[in-house]
Amino acid sequence: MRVTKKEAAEHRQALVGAASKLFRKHGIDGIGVAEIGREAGLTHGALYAQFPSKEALAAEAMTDALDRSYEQMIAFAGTRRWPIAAYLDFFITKRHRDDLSKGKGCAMTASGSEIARQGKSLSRSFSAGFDRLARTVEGGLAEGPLSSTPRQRALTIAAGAIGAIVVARAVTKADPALSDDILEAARRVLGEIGGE
Amino acid sequence: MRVTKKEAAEHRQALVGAASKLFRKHGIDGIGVAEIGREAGLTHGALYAQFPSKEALAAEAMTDALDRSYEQMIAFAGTRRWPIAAYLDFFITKRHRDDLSKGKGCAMTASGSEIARQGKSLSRSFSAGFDRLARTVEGGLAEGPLSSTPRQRALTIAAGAIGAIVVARAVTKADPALSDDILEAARRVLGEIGGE
DNA sequence: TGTACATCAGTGAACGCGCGTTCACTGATGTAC
DNA sequence: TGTACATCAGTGAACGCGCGTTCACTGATGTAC
Repeated sequence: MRVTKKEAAEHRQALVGAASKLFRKHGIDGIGVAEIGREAGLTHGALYAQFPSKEALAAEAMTDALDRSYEQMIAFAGTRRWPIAAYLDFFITKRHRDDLSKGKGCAMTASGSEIARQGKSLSRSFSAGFDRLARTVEGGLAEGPLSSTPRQRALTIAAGAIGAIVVARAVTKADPALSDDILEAARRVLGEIGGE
Repeated sequence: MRVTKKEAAEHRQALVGAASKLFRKHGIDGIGVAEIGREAGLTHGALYAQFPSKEALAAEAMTDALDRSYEQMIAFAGTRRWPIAAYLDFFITKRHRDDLSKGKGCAMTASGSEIARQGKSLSRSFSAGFDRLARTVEGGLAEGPLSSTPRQRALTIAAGAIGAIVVARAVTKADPALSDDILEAARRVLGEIGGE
């Protein structure tokens, strides 16, 4: 049964939204196309009318998720005086660490080590999101105590913040106190790198 | 056909070694028990004579892989004057980034974002390895330009180094120059944090 | 040292299940006249 | 505006396949005497 173009576009967005949530929650290899279709209120067959493959959907879902997260971060930073402090206060939190089970939060932290084993399209989505984050951080840097270049400091802050969330999530079941310490440490030290 | 205790112990080590390699190469969810048994020269049934579940094998494989990597790092650092520089020179390299496809390198970088979705036993293996790494880094710190505590700096260096490898691997297919820049930046900036 | 037998590591078939993708079909939409 | 029909988003069954785990069985090992 054919649907209107408007409905088809809405269905596409529903699929992207469902994928975006479920990939973050369960990992890309950890969730199937049937479940994604169901979450979007469709069948898995509909997915293949909109996307050539699961990987293509995953790439679009990652781009979409990173766009939304970025807008949220920028909106949050708009209310604050020091951009680097704002970015870190937005990103490095217990809330962000614990959001994984809800399928929310930064898609780079949710799927980081999986992307290396996926195709080029996912690497492209990830790279675009990371590059944008690093440039934004660089634009907000203040003078600091380090002699490395602003770009080097920005790349390290971005990669370090992602690493802190990934590691904090990995240790939290076995050692919650260590997990909290990692977040607190990264928030503080990456802030110092940023000239806070 | 029953085998000698010595053979059984060798088979167990073969399973751990095969799992350690294949989990790093394909991810924990990305490889099956049949393939692990085959790589070890056994059948998948033998695996269940030695381990109660795939997760139990994964936890032991992660502990084993982290023990070996740690020993390698300490041996490498023994040949060098400044411990922090040695740790970073050992860890943050293009070689380490590219070792993933061979099933070598640090298991924390290979499976980072997967561990959050696995059981407590894997979190325990990861936590033990990370805690040991952070303590070793802390023991090698020199005075630096930052006012954060040694433990905070050590936790950030350890999490930042893992994040740098994870992110460098994720972007390398789409943007190899960015991937190289990330490694170079993290090597430099984390060294500065360590008082290099 | 020799014999009898319980132990148990390892085999390989089978379990039920979910995977990503394909495909014949449906039927309302969108278009050409 | 009304009619005829081509288009195509979506359905749901089917494809072959691999998943983790179980289990009856094998047969050499290790042990008790």
